[in-house]
Amino acid sequence: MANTNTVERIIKGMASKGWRITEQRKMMAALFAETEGYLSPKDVYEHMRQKYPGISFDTIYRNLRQLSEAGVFEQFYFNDGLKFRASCLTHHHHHLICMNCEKTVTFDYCPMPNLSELPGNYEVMHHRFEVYGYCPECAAKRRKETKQPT
Amino acid sequence: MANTNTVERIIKGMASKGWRITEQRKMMAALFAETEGYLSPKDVYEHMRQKYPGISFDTIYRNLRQLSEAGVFEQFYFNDGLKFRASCLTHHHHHLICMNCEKTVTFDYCPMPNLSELPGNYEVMHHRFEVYGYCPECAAKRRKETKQPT
DNA sequence: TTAATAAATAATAAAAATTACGAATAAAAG
DNA sequence: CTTTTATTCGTAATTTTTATTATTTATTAA
Repeated sequence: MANTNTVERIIKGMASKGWRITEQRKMMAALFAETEGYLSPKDVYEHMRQKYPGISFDTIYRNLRQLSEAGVFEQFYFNDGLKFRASCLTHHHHHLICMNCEKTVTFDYCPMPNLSELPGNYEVMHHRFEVYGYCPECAAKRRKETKQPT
Repeated sequence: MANTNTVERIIKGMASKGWRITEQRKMMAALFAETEGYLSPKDVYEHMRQKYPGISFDTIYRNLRQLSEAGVFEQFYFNDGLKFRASCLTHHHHHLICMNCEKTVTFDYCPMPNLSELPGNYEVMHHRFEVYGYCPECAAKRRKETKQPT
């Protein structure tokens, strides 16, 4: 499912910041473009290492950080740590995430318009709304496991 | 502002799981009870070390993890890493968090009742809704800084 | 097309965060 | 008080992240 548009979007995002388009960055863009879910720094490292056996952690972390700061990638923290995914810039939406396999679907409902008055007079910058549950496959698996315990 | 009720609530939470109430756990409960904001594992370690100079990381991490799993503490990830706070179990609510000082105020609005139909037929378990911004103090500080750049 | 340049990477090393484990300790139950 | 065993200590190993310097390479322009 290599999504050429996404690759190009990521690379354009990098170029628009005046960044150099290196082979490593191209490969990273392609990896995230073809990945539905989330990738940890280690996942990225393991993948990149196939083509660039001596790739440095520095390269991985620097690019993940810079691309996140630039809004091209999004950072999430799961229970097992930091992960990244290509951010969908098409339109604002939120995520419904499987707690087992991390498979994610998006939905358009955003609670912010309904938030008329917040306490504390904060200068609101952004928000985070995520719903967690089990996808049909993992929910079925879970039911089986609890019915037949070892 | 040591909140005795909160200390007791945390300790009861531990006892109800059949856990032993050790001196270290009592001190940890007291620390979280008197802390408004968030504590990193290191914060906890530094504090506990004052009374128990030889305290082990194992003790810190194990208790933080177990207390979070039991719902007594809540886990959050900020940009500077994993942090914990005593979870407010009084009633369901969400948080408005200062991106600079982490000062947090709560509000009661919950978007879930309005979420009529979600895609993917997930078995919804829980959700997370947080609003990020700057508290009045930090917002003012930021405006000053941007007006007079070095 | 090639040379100049500055950014990005490799190849470490160091630092920080987290987890692991046997021996010692102490909370809880009888 | 004694026993039982969960918990902690003391230490080390592992994992994750950041830092540093020499080298490489993408880009610009001559």
